[in-house]
Amino acid sequence: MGRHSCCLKQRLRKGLWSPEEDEKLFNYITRYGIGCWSSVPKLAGLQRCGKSCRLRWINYLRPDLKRGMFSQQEEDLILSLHQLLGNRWAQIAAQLPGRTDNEIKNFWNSYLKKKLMKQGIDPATHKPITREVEVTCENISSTGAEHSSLPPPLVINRPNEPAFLLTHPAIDFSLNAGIISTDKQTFDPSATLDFHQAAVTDHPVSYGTALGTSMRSSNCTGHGSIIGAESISSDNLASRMSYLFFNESSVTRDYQINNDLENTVNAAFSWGSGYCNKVNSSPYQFQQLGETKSEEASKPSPWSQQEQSVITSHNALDFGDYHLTSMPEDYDVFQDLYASCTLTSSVDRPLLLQKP
DNA sequence: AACTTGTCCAACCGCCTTTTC
DNA sequence: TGAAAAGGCGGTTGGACAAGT
Repeated sequence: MGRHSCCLKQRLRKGLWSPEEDEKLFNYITRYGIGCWSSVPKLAGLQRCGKSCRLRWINYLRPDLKRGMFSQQEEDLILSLHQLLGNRWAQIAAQLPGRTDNEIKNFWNSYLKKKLMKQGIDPATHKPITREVEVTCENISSTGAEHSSLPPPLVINRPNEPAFLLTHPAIDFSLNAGIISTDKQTFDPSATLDFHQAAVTDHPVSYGTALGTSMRSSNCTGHGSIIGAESISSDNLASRMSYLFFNESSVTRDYQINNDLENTVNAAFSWGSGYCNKVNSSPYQFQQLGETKSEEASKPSPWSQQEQSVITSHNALDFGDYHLTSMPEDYDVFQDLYASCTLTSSVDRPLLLQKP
């Protein structure tokens, strides 16, 4: 379809958003919620196309956005997820609450990619660049160690699925990232995700549990309060404006954002289906009008069930227990990724938002 | 102080998918 | 059922700023 049709109609503003535009859009969305983006500019009094408004909201004005530097845990997680998913920034962002795909993409391009290259790792494949490492499922166990300084890889095969290669041991996901597809051409990461999602429900110690544990164990003053204690790194004028604006608004405006689950009835924010759909793919629970948006939300929180034991046991992941050539049906890739990235302080408790 | 170069990141572009009529 | 509109995504760009000369 190409360019959004609304952009063609009139001469619309482009470029950086002014504080006034930000305020108009923010006021509109907080008052009326997200509906049809194409009608937002007109109704909000903006000379922008709907697409631009959507982007501005998602990438900048959304109240649950985290601001400031990426933590080490987030960095590790991005590396691991990128290894698994490639440049699927939206999917990666779905696993990092408060971060946008654009933000992660920029972070990757400006920092992580270079960091990997400095370490002699091909950012595209997450394999060492120094020597040719075309590892196949057949010869991987015999040749993998010869081609890199890494310890010999561990192969985990599932019937009818491509093999996963785990760099081992003690598997330091924070450096090596955890899982490498050995066959990029046939490996479909989404299949892994589907598999993972099933595991969230079925596996007693799912990725959702592990992550949720870390979220619960963090304090509750995070991005839910919009500002929290996080620093604003951007010098962008609009950034500063928004920062101040949100600060002020949290006190004086006619909406309220609550971090406490118990108080969500009073929250005046509404969230469009698009956003909720996106969030639904992650274990975080958002509700609208008391409506449960995910199955997990209707169940007793898995977070509370395994809490510290999960973190403790999985941080010291011992892959000696894993079979070398087969994986259990409910093996949860994300569980291990998350467990090995100590998330305990980096992820804030999710917002629970309701339409007014 | 002036200029050049490099870096970062917000925003745009264009394609694909999904939804609506 | 198909076309148009809208939403979503990843790649790319350009401007602001910092660092170097």
